[in-house]
Amino acid sequence: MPITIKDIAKKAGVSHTTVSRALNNNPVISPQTRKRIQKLAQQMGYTPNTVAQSLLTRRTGTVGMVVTTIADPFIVRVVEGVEEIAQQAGYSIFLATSHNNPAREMEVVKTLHRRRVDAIIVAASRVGELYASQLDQIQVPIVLINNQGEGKYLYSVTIDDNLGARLAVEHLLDLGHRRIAYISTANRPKSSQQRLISYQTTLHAVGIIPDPKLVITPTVRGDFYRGQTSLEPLLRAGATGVFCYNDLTAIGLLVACAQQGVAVPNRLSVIGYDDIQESLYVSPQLTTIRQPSFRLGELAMGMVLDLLDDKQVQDQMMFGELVVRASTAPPQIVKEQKKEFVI
Amino acid sequence: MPITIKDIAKKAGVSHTTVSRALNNNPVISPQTRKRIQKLAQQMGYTPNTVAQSLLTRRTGTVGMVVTTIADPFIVRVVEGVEEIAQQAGYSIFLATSHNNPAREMEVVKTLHRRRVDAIIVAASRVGELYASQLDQIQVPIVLINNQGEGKYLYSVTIDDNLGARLAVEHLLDLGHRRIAYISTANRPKSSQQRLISYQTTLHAVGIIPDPKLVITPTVRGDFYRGQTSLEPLLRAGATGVFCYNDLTAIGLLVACAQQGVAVPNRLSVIGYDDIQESLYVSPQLTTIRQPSFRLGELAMGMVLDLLDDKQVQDQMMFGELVVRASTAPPQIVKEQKKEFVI
DNA sequence: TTGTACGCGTTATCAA
DNA sequence: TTGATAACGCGTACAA
Repeated sequence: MPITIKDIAKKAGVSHTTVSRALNNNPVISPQTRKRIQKLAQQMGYTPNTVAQSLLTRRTGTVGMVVTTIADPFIVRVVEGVEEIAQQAGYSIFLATSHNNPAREMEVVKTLHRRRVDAIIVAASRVGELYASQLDQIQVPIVLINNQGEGKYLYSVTIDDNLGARLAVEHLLDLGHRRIAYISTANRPKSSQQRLISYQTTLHAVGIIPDPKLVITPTVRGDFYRGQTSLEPLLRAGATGVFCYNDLTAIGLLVACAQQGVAVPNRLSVIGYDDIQESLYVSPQLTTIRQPSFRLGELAMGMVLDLLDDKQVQDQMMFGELVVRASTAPPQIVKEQKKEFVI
Repeated sequence: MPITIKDIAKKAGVSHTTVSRALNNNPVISPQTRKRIQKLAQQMGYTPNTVAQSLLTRRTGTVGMVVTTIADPFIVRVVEGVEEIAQQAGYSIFLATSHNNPAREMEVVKTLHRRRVDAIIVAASRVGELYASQLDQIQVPIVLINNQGEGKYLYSVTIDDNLGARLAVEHLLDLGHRRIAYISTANRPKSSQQRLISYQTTLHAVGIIPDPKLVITPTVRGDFYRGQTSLEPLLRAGATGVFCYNDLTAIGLLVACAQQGVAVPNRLSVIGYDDIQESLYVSPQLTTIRQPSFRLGELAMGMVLDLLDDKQVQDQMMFGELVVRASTAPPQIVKEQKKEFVI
């Protein structure tokens, strides 16, 4: 059983109030007794009980972080950003995974509410769309990452999907590609849909009518496997360049290319999304859209701190940027046709 | 301000004690009032305050998980395992990163203690070695992952480094390699040292005297970069096969090989350690030692539950296994020599 | 400068 | 079956 201030008080022959004041550096106390008490507390191995403090102050100094999974390197970076700011500010974070299961996600949010977290940060979730009404009962600020929801206690930090997708497609267009494909995901319907629209709009803008066959919607589970199984339909559709929903998908595709002997970027240009560390691990290294994921986490936690400080906050939008590496190049179809012609 | 049982009591015209009993399904209460109170609580959106409960029961239902970083996929799997069991048992976990900074690590442990977590799980850390004495003051069970420490409140779950390293080296030996290198790390001195010793022992066992030049100790930061910068010294030392401290290191090495045109596995066989997901992303796919990382986390959290249940627990040791993929093959030196001879 | 008394939300004990 | 009261550990208004 841990030491309490009463234990210290008894040993020091003072009231527990005095001990409390001494330990909190309350100015209204004699320097000598303060020293004495502090030393004693140290000796007795006293550690303040934040549980009791919380009950009194109605602040737990904790924040709940809800993610689908930490197997996604993008999310990991976000969590790291959150944790960094939280630790600096003396906050601790509860980490909870929902595995993209809405029921479990709501369960997790309830648990966090029972624990009286000061705020909740939700990354890549459906909470916003589906449960906004129920959430209003939980009068705790909720910061949504990459998910715009509406409601009194809902705030959001977002990275613009439109711009990112446009940059990706424009890059392929600039290289001379015309048969550009998009690999989508059913997992994050919102941002995938957003990127799809931007992809179509960008093509339209240069007079290309998007070919539905060039939009691949894999049905398997897992970003990596969605990429891996997309190679065949891509080739059938005659794509020379492909914009993948995220880097893991692009990497899956690269692996399939290596296994099937499809040359990247010469036969097929591949561009990802996120700029996770792993995009450096593959060969060729991946051209991608860099998302400021760590910063995103920092911003979300910063917003939480502002909210708890009763400051006004505004929903934030951030922007990605193009990172050109080795997986994209001008299409080589002309050359190949020449060769065939010679033969 | 959240609803309390007193609020409910007032509205129901009963004492808060009755409300408490009704909500806890205490048998000594009339079924009707119980129903009535429960319905009322539901309507008013009551959520029990675990903070207050904790103060009384001296149990918070929380566990602190300390890791160096979640950028390491191996650690991520461990965390997932812990979280899975924790969630099932109704426990929440505080996640805290130390970034391999001992001071920060102790700070984090102190914070967790202040929050009165029921137990602490520490992965890949130095806590055990350096601070065992101070830790004794914190009378909270601490489960160490992959780190054997001593002390009254210290327990451990470990994966045997000896066996894993032996399997790796024996695999290369079986393929016919004789110039086998090891890439170590200063980051996890204990297990790296353990694997080094096992590497040497295994070589000795077949009559090979380990060549110090074949032990690479990169000085750069980051597993990936340690691998990437090791290619040159490896080639200088005349290695035909190399055992890497972990998969990230091996992947860094593979990337360097791809960039420098060193054929894997023909010119150089590479074997990693961990079997993280990323070992499937690279080309050639990585031969490695699979560590049961998820299971490791499950076991650690299971041990915590047993400890809190006042059950006897024993330190556990798990074992890895060899996973053969495409990055290892028999050495091709003979062929090359032949070629030179012919020329 | 120090101490007494109260309350934070909940459960447990005892009495009614 | 229900209620009044105390207690968990701490901070604070008020009194001394």
